[in-house]
Amino acid sequence: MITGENSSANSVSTPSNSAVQMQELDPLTLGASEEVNTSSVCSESRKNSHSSKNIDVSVETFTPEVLGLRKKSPLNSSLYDLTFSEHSKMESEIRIGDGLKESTDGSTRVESMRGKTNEARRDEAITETSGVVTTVVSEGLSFVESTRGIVVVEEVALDRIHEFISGNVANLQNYNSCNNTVYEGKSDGQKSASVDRRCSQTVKSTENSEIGQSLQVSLPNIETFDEDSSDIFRKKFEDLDTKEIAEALTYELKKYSIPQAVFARKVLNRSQGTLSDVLRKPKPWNELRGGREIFRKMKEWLDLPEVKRIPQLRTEAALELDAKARRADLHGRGSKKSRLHFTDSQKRALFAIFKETKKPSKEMQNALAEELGLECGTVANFFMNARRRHPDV
DNA sequence: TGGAAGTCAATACC
DNA sequence: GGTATTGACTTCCA
Repeated sequence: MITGENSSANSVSTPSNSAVQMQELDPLTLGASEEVNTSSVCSESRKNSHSSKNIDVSVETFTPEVLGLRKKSPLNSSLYDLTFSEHSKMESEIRIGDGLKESTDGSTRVESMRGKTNEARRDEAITETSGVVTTVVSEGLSFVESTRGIVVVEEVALDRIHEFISGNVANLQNYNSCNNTVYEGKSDGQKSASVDRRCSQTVKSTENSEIGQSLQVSLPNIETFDEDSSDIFRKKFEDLDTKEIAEALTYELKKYSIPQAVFARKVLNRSQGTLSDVLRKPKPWNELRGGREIFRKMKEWLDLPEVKRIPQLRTEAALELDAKARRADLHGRGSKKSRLHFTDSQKRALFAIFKETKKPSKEMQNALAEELGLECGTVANFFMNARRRHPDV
């Protein structure tokens, strides 16, 4: 069984100054692949990473056989078959991937995360790993997530994946044949974007109730799996934390003095007001329809390495200022559509009615419009807007 | 067709 | 100057 919490440790500095404490260090593996991700969707972990806080991670060395892992791919591939034989409930969670590369001595590294909260595990996984393909198999997480090249799979999720694949087997070409790692050499963001489409990650897991049985899950080959199907797959399991994304983005924009207007226009292709609204009042993912797109874009941007996204946006900001000046100049010559503003008495009357009834009849709206000297459409708009903006009134 | 969701854009506000 | 608010428009869906 995996025991790692009490390991004594050597300390290795990573590019972002994190200290990784290990037993039986494998310098080749560390030197080549242990980059530390300095960004995270979670604002808290983002703050931590930006502050260059050292992170201690217990790492032990195990052979694949000890872990029930059967290496399937070439040495540098992250793809393994997992067989959770008698450890179906997984007392410990195992992180595999390039972090599990075979060492020069033929052993395999596994980081034990037992005893930590799911959030802690996820934050660590996000914060510590970069430039590698990492799979986190963690009991207690209830969804499949792709964050900066990290896939979190739990048995419940595996069941769902299996169920999905069963229903879409026609789309699964080269079912068990592909072994490629698709995002080697890509940026974090690219990895994240493509993580759901990566090819043939094979995971064998034991059902909770049926020890010894294994569930084989193969994700399709990116080369042969058509885009529509991969989209369906991605969207089926997508479950973004809109609040976290909104907080993280607000933090980033402030930190780098990026105006909402610039970000909204250049990255999201939306207006400043729209961005402000969703940042302040992000709706839960499951309540969104088309509004999910904006959060996907935010996350994609957050997933980009800072060196890439910040200078690019600053350049865009300068251009935006020029464009704004030109627009203002044009508007100055044209006419701006002025906006109606309710008087205090109109507002009081409208809200008084709204308090009583959220959906007044057409007749009532007409009467109200006449009484207040407003258009019927204006009154209808008021109630429409009030229902979503003041649901608690 | 009405209502909800998504959004724009004017403008109030800090 | 940047952000928050909000009246109105568009799109989607039942």
